[in-house]
Amino acid sequence: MAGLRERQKAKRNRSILTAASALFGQVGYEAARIDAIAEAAEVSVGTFYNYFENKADLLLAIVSMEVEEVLHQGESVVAAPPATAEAALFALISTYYDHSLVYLTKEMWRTAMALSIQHPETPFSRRYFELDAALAEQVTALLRGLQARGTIRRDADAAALGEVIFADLNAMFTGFTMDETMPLATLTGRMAAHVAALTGLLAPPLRTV
Amino acid sequence: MAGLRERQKAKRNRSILTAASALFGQVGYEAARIDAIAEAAEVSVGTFYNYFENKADLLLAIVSMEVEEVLHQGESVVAAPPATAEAALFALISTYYDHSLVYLTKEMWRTAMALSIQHPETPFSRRYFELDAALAEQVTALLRGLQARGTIRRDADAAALGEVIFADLNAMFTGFTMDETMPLATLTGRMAAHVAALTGLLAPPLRTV
DNA sequence: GAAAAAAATTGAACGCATTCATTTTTTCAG
DNA sequence: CTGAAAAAATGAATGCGTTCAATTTTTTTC
Repeated sequence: MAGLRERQKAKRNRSILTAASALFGQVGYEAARIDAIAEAAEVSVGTFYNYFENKADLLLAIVSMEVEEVLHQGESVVAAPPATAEAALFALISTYYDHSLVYLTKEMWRTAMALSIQHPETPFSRRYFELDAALAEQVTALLRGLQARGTIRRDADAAALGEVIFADLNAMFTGFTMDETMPLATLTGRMAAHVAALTGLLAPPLRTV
Repeated sequence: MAGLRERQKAKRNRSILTAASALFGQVGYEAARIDAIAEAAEVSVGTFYNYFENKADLLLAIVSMEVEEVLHQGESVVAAPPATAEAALFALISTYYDHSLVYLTKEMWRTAMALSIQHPETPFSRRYFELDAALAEQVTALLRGLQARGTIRRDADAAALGEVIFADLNAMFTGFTMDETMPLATLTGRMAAHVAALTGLLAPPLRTV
């Protein structure tokens, strides 16, 4: 029968998350007041806090959804990467970037990044960096695949380079979220330049190692 | 005569900054209450806000001091870099890392990074990224110097790689500040691994280009 | 050196996230 | 179906950064 209680709880959870998501989109995360979210979701402020630990918890729910989808899409790229190292890295990173504004605004991303850094002992931060690590792992997996097929030099440290590349794409993405006027194309263009610089170094020696 | 007003203002400014710095060190940035800082500095809360725009402004003053000193030390490394690319990069980055906890705690760094990301239109953020850019520029300058002297391949894109390396050392530093138990040696060790991976790619071709 | 003007100080008041004691609703035992 | 127990909902209270109107101190003017 799934109990009245269970059903109501699920409905309210959804209701709050929907209301919050809408408000974040309309007025921004910081400007969205808890009592406004509660009101839109037709619950009291106290009840809101029965469903979510705090305001950040709402954001985490949305970020998780976003990154999980992007990880899923990234898998396809890793499974069948384009011919050149440059194209392969570009494809994977573009996948990340292109998906980034589906559920979140730049301000929401900034807030998520800030919170994850500021309070490392928090479930928010743990989950955020878990997702980050999964993305970095995906970059490393791509590099390994390229090595296996001889597209890049086999003597390169794929794990270290995967981390380096992820740190870089992450930093560029941070820069993107910090400039409300920057279009996605600019981000992609900058990323392409860095990818070119790196893949230029990753070409295998002429006589295969 | 330097006017009574001027002198008092300077004294109070120092007094507040000293009190804040001490409290941040003792109880942490977040736990330090504005009224406690004001009390320790023997001013009212209202007066505090005549001297500093907000709590973050205090942090910015301390961060600026820190980074300016580190930039100064970095100059020496860039002016006379060690013999190998690996040693040179390691020396520069170690300089940054080794100085990092002189004025700031890990928590203060985290807060500074978080604030700089979260509120990009803020003087805090602008100044913080100005300092960041100066550090990245120093890495690029080092790479250029190494290229000029033939230590690393001349066909590498020094500007792009400087940014990549800075993004990476920054990400590793962020990780360091997020783990209260991580000693500096661990950070340095990880950085060494990444530097080795990168300089492995940067060796000039055997017949000079 | 007194009065007017300018600058700085002050603490009470405000906004907003979060907590908590109380009340209401739902479930369960008999 | 009833009453006790468990769970959830509620909104008033709290804590803390920041603002602001009123007061005090310093400087300037004559």
